[in-house]
Amino acid sequence: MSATVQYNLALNALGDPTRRAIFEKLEKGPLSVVHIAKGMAVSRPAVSQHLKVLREAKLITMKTEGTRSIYNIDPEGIRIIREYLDRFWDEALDNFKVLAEKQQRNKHKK
Amino acid sequence: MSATVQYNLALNALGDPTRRAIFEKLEKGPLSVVHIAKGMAVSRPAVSQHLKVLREAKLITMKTEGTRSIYNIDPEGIRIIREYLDRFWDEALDNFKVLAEKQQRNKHKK
DNA sequence: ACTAACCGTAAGTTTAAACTAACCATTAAA
DNA sequence: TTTAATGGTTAGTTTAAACTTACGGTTAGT
Repeated sequence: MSATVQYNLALNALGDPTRRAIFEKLEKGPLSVVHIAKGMAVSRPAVSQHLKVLREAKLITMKTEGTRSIYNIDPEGIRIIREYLDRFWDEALDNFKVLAEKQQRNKHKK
Repeated sequence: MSATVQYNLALNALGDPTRRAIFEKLEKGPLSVVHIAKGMAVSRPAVSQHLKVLREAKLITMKTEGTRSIYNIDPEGIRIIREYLDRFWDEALDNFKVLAEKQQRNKHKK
């Protein structure tokens, strides 16, 4: 699996609102599948499918306890997205500065 | 527009591979629409539609120069996603530590 | 051994959104 | 004042993926 695939998986995974809802449910700590599915708009199998996508993107981890599957936030996926965004951060800040300077010059003209 | 909508727009925008390709084309600096569309797999109108989504998500800015529309990376959208990810960062690192400690204990048992 | 709880997967359907084609508006150049 | 270049939007189609239903496999308890 090449390095560029990593952030594609992660950003694709968090691009879906249902998957974000699942991800956010794990914000306070680990949960089983039934726990995650409880109160959600979609069925439990749908949740399972989303969990798989999130897991492949390294945004969550899974461990089994008896018959339960316990899911948890994985820092790796978060790190991957952060790293991707950092690629654009310098350029974006630079753009912002140039724009700010232009606006300054326009103020002086008035 | 409520605050929670912000990161939904941004993550949804970067969730699409074609939009990421556009976003990445702007990494090196501002470009016009024809420039962005050149060499891409989809038509120019498709690019225009994607640019609109990226703009509404504050991931890019737009200015006009004559008949050209010049697009550029916007730091605000990046900041919004970073802020969202930070919500999970502490929890995720905590999980990671607990797991690492467990693995340490298992090593000692051997 | 039987039953119940938990969860993953496969098959098939539904739906949201990505896409193209066509059109129109604006600006610059000839 | 044509002509060309640029790009936004609309309508309609296509397609990818989200979803449900049904099923089977595993583990814990009785």
